[in-house]
Amino acid sequence: MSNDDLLKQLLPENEQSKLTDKQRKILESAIEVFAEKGFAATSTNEIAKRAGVAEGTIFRHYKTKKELLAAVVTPLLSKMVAPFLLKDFKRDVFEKEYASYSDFLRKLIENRLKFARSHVQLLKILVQEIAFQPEFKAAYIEIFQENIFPLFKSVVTYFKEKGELKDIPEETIIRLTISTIVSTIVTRIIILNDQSLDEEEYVNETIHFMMNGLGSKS
Amino acid sequence: MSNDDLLKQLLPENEQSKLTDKQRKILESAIEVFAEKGFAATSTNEIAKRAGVAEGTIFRHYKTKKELLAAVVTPLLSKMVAPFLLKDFKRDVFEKEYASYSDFLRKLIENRLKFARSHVQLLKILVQEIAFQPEFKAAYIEIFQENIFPLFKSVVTYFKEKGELKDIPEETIIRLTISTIVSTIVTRIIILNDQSLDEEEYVNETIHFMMNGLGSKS
Amino acid sequence: MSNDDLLKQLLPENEQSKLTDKQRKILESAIEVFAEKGFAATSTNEIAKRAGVAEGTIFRHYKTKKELLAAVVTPLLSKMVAPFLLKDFKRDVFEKEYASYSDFLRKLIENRLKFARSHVQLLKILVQEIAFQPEFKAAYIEIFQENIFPLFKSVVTYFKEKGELKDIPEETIIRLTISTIVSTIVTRIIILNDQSLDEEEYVNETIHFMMNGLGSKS
Amino acid sequence: MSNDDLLKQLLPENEQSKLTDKQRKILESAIEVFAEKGFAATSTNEIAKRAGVAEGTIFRHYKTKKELLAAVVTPLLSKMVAPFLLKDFKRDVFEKEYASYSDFLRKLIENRLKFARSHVQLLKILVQEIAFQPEFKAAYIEIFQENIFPLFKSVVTYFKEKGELKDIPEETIIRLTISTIVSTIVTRIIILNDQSLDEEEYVNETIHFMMNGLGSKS
DNA sequence: TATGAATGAGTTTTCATTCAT
DNA sequence: AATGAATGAAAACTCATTCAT
Repeated sequence: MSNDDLLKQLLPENEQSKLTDKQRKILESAIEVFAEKGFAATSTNEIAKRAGVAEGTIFRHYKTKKELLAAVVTPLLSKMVAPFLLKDFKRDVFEKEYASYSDFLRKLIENRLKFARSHVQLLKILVQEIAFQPEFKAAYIEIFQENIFPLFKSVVTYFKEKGELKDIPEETIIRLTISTIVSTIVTRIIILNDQSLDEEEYVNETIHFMMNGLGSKS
Repeated sequence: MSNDDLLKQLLPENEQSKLTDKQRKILESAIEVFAEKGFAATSTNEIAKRAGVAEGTIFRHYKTKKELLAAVVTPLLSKMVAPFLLKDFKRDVFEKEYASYSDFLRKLIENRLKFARSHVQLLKILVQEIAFQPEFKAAYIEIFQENIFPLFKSVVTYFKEKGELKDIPEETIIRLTISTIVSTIVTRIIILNDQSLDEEEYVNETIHFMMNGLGSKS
Repeated sequence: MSNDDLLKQLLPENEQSKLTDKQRKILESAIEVFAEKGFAATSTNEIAKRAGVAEGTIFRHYKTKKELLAAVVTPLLSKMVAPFLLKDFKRDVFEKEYASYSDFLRKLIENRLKFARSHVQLLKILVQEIAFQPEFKAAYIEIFQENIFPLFKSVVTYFKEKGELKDIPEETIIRLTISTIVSTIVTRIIILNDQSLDEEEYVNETIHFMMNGLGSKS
Repeated sequence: MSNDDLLKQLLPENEQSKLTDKQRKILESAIEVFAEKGFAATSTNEIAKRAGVAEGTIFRHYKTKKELLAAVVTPLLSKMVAPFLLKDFKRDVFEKEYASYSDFLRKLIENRLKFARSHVQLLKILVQEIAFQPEFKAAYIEIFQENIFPLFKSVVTYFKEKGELKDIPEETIIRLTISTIVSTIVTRIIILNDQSLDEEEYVNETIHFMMNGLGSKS
């Protein structure tokens, strides 16, 4: 998918390429251990060992342990918004790439599922730390409010006007859509260990549920 | 609701009453600080201070910090199942107290919302630690599989046979129901800070969504 | 042997009889644990538990942990001298009960072996603590110099005059006798676990060695 | 004596030389304080202070206090066997350097006395801890059984065949020889504080006793 | 007399961080 | 840039001792 290439463009190439081997190893190890034990329970000593690096080396690159955490988590935040910022995204929606809301949902779920899958560890860290580090929570909320919500809103308005969605407040639709997608992804990846039935069917079930609910009568 | 009185009966009175004042203070403070900073980032020293107790006193009652965590979290696990174990629960379901699945959902959401509200801190701690302490995860899964799932299944089967629910596999219905309820509660309590619109309407929206989805066409 | 009855007379009856059940249990447990782990590595808590007594109770009877140690070890010191103080002892030696030095050695070794056997734990504690608590060392030396050495000297002088012993300084004879006896007992009880060959033969070997050495020539 | 130079060769030069200044200071201080107060009664804080080092530094090098104890005591164990492993030792015995058993005894006692004198502290620690730490006891027994006993046996057999020793079981001869030597050394160094009469005479007395006993008649 | 909860000083141990090399 | 020895402050935990009951 071309999304991914575009996604890469969004990331500061320079930051990525500047990384020495050791630095990369440090980041990788940090991600691993933070995800395994949580930030507070992780010792810089263990990160160093796993990275095959002297403990001092970590502090050459990151002044404090917390700065290392930030270095690990921050890029994720931009990656999370990335697809919504793509010029293609809006065009796709409005220029009929997505013929319907359920079509839109399908693309969204698939994309986010893929994203979640390839960043489980980072997401685990992020979610854990959002609970305790107010800065992270703030950053996260800002990103949502400034980037994702408005776009979402225009999409919902669009399909509501097309008569595809019930006449419910947009905020409610967005809330239910997002919370369902999130819980769908969490359930699949964390609780079901990404196994259970075939992904396409799993996604279909969810979309059908979102559009038509569980009730049998019209 | 009488559920709550019965709920109390389930808890080991003796354990509760045996607690000395200091012990109770220790538990309370531990809950507070664990919820604020997370288990690993909390020092026993801080708990002691907040409880107005010598640090040694904590270790008289709980051999290790982790044991204190367990003492804080374990009772919650039993409280979580409690309502499902009540004899009343089943009777209510099958003896028409719940005339419909949406009726059942309403009771369930209200009850769990109330429960979550009065145990936010504990739930926060539990969720955090489930991510890192395998024992907790195991206990949680067991409780779900042995107590909650079977009951849920019989309810779903009952209403499916009554023709109120779509002809979808029971597991799928349960998954969607539970994940929607959980995300509804999490959204309301954690993200919306329990404010936003009036609770009854919030619940209605959710139930309507679960039964009929977001789509406009029949 | 009548020695034992006399021995009891030497001990302050009052002290023994005044002991309540709990006190006796405390002393017994203290002996056990001190012998197992050493004084410094033993916690009063463990003693209390093993004695089936509250920790406070120990301090009712012994102001400090060290006082408890003293209460455990001091009686042993008097028991150690006891046989040498018996009026019988001297009489036995000089009025032909002990016809020869080797006869005397036999009685002495047998008696001390028996004594050591029934007080292994206490002796272990005593020896350990003599190494670190100067008071104990002092007490031990005093007991030796004032009670045991003089008596020993008169015995050695007696048999030397009778021509049974080589013409070596008495101090040397005493040193060699005592150190051989001590090492004989230690070897048997601690190193050989009181097993190996039959005790009588073991003692005979030792006595023969003390009298005649290892050399083959006259 | 060339024994000592050879002895040094046996010790892992590398281990010794790898030690930083601080590490050496830590070991030295540990030895001092352990010997003074006993392992359990020694605090790492005191060791650190005496070594002029931060307490954390100790734990950089030795994961636990017990590991420090091992680091202090283990090298001693190999030093104890060292002389018996020297090629020279056997040759000396059998190629007439030791013309007689008493000659052999003299060399042995002198060597061990010297050894004990230069390692009193370490030996004190070792003996104390053998009483409480089963691992140490096991290591000690193994060293004795595998290295010292067999060599001793061949020496005794050799002199027994030459008719210099009584016809007593070898085990008995070894036991009496070793226990006499040990108690001789302990008496001299610990009890007599290495003073009393001139060492040569002291050793002579002991050897004469071992060969000929205390009895006057042939 | 006995209890056992409570204490606080002390102990072992951990850990982020610094710094000379 | 990288190392790794060293630090010292703080963490978890221990323990002899006290005291209200």
